[in-house]
Amino acid sequence: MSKSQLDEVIHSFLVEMKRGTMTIIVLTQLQTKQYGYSLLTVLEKKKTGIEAGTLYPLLRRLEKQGLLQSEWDTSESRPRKFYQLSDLGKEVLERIKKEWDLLSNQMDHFLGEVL
Amino acid sequence: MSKSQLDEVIHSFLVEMKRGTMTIIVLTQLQTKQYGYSLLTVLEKKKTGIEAGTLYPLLRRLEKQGLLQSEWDTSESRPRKFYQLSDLGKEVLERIKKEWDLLSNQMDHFLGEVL
DNA sequence: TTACTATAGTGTATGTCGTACACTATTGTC
DNA sequence: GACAATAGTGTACGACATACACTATAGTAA
Repeated sequence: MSKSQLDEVIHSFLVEMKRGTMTIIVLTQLQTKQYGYSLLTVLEKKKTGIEAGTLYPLLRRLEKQGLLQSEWDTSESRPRKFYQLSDLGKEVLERIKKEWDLLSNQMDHFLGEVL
Repeated sequence: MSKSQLDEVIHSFLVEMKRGTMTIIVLTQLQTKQYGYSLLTVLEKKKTGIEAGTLYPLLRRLEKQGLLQSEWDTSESRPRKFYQLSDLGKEVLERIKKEWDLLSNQMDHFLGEVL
């Protein structure tokens, strides 16, 4: 089979894996207050592969779900929207950490069977 | 905030996390030949939470993608559809194992920052 | 013999979220 | 003045797990 078919399947797999993990990553980074563009550069440096077109809608979605709260800072020359975990967001992050550990152990169990 | 709101968010998160991980699990289990209903009971015992309505379409989708191959066994009283990894499937599983390790390490890094 | 469960599978609409753009605005730098 | 960097909004699309409906029949118990 072709190399590109393999790469295509792997790429699709990675896209699907990001569903869920993107939320985890963003929640961990917003335990302390941070604005969108700053978070974007941090996540780019950490090689998450996230783009602006993905991050900003995700921030808004998480805020809509009540996990984040935001406030505008217009004191600088450029207005910036700062985000931070809400109380619900903090609880969700605690639970997600536990769920991730369970899932990760399960995946390690299954992948331990790979010949 | 309500307990059920927290549970709802966690549930949604787990659903998203299954995208991707379900494929991994099924591929690991079909390194050796197995039929659908048997695989279903194995995965139920291993607490993956997968249902028949999810597994059978996934098996067909993976076969369509060329990762699995199947053959009918009609020698028993009941016809059974056996599945097994294709050559592409084996390569994909090797690559996915590596990608999972990278992703898992990255998640552990981020979750290590949880206060 | 009948009724029910277990065994085995097919088909499909829906909701969710990352992707991939288009778009806007303006500050800062050369 | 032109361009890049800084900062953000809006939205259509594709992929996949979910959640059913549906089919068929062998095996078991009464």
